[in-house]
Amino acid sequence: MGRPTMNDVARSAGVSLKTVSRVVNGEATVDPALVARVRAAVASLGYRPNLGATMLRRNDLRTRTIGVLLEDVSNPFSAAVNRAVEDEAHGRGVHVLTGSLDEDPVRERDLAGAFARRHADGLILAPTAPDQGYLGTDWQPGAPVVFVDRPATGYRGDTVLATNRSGTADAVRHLIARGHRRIAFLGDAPRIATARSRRQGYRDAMREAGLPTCEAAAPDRGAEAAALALLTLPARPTALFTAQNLITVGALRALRRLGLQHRVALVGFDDFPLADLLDPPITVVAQDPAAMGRAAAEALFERIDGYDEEPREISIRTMLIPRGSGELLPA
Amino acid sequence: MGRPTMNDVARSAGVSLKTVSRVVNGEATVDPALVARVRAAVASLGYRPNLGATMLRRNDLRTRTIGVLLEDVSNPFSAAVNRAVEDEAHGRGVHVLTGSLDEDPVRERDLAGAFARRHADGLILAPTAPDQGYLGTDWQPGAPVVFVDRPATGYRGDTVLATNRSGTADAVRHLIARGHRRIAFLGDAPRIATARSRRQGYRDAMREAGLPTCEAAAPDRGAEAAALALLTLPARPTALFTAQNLITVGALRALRRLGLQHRVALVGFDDFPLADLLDPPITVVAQDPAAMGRAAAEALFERIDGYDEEPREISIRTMLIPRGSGELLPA
DNA sequence: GAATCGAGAGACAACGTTGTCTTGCAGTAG
DNA sequence: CTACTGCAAGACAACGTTGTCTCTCGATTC
Repeated sequence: MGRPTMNDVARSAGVSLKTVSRVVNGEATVDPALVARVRAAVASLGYRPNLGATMLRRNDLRTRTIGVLLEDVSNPFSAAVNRAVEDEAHGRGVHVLTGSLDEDPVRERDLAGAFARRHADGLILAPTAPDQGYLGTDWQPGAPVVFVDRPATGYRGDTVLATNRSGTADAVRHLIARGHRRIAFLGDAPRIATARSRRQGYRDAMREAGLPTCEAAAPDRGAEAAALALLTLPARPTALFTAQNLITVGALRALRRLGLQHRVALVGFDDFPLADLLDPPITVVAQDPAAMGRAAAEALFERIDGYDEEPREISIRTMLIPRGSGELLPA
Repeated sequence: MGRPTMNDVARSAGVSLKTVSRVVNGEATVDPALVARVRAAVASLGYRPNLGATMLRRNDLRTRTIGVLLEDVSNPFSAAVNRAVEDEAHGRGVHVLTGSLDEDPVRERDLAGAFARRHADGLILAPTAPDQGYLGTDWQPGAPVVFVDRPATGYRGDTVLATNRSGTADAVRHLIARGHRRIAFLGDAPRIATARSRRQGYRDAMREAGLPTCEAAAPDRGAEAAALALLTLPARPTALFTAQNLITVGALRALRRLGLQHRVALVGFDDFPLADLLDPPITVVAQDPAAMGRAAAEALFERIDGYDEEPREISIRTMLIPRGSGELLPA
């Protein structure tokens, strides 16, 4: 036998099915004596309503579940976004299905489809695929999608982005103001939208100052090697801008390896724990992942609650935190 | 109008409801021409099966969803466990509902109940409440629960634990072998089971060597202050064992503040990124959160697949990683 | 050429719940 | 004493799907 049903409860309490339904739903028009009998039967049988059947009957009902698809929930940035979303959801009695995409477009599409089949009321997505057009068929029309960290193409929804371009440009200007002329940029593959924006910011600042650019892309887990290559160029850069936290750490290791950590300036995009305890302490362009998660969740819940205007673009300010490594002067 | 149903598809394709069902479920006994017509209608209407109705009819069906309740999904330890579980689940086509508990027993119970109502096929829980007896009523009998990181009381289930006690004892012996006599222990509140085990390990090693103990509990976010207090005692300890990663970082800051980072030895429980790039590099007892998550997920899926023996206790080995801070000699 | 067979397709009931309609019954007014 | 009101509680249908049974029709067998 499976779980007890309303019918079992009704039989056990000696009332009709419908009366049990009324009691369970807290309707006022039931004799208190019957309410007590039903309550007792519910407790003794361990009855719990079958959510599927309820949903089926009241087909307007929300599942009070949202999906969250991020790059990698074990990465501090994604983890902080995830946590902020969860807190917003929890406050509204909504639960969260999570998934990590690992830059895999297939996984993105699969998971979005799976969440749709589960009738998630909404989706927060950090796009990885080059195009989100698949949402038109795989996602449920009517349920909102909010994009976070990266813009989407091919599907319309609110978007929450950090000020990648201007934040990077400011940081590079900061280096230029300290006299650096050879400033190298080490970023993620240009396939990734944030990597492109940050590179644009770097170019903006360099062009503005009439300086030549020097860019490299760090392959997955190959940041240290890529940084080593840059730092052993004949005309070694005097400053390095690293466009993502794992890359910053890779560059850090490369600088240590070459004993250059006090001679080559370094600014990284995205803060990380203990950056202030390193030697030298690391200057970063800090994002506010918690604010991004919060903003995304708020936008999503507004949409779920019926807000229906044009898609919005929400900018979350980055902040330059000078700690030392970005204030080193050129030799 | 809501979403299209099988009936809509049937009408649109000019076949019976049941034929659509057969096509959707991939049954072989349908005329290829009809299959094509139905497929086309499904595509053009954007039909997706209603999972609730399916579940209702085939009441043996699993939801292919599990719940994961951890301390805080933005903490690196929990995040790594979460990720490992997600990977195991993804490999089996199972989705994951997550929740952070923040040491809040009420939240633990609420979320477990909510996941039960959603018919999660199983639950992975890092217990926070002093007692898990509530699972007897709030969780669904038949669906397995696996405990991770901390043992449960009042409910039976497989448990995945790190070697907290012996790992700590080994680390303290490591300090004793280097001549330390005054070794202080700074841990979480003893309410937390892992804090107790680690403290036990510390006591084991100290008693064994005939040394007096010196213990303190660090309040939430107050690790730095607690460490400062320990380090300004009249008879200052020559070595510090910190029983959790946030506490280790607090102690680190306190040592820096006092300029003692090269004079007082430090070993922390739980590794953290960049520990090797600090000055001195930090010696830690590393846990393997990914292995813990994997083991918990494997145990859970075995149970879901019908394994039904006595609850198991799975130990995941910790490993002492000497990096420098734990090898400093007493003055 | 009639009887048999089998495969494809539809009719119908059922899953557990809730909305709507109906019934039963006590209380009240005429 | 009858007719009406009002309210609690039950009967019944329906939500969208799938399991089971039945029907049709062409092919095979004797």
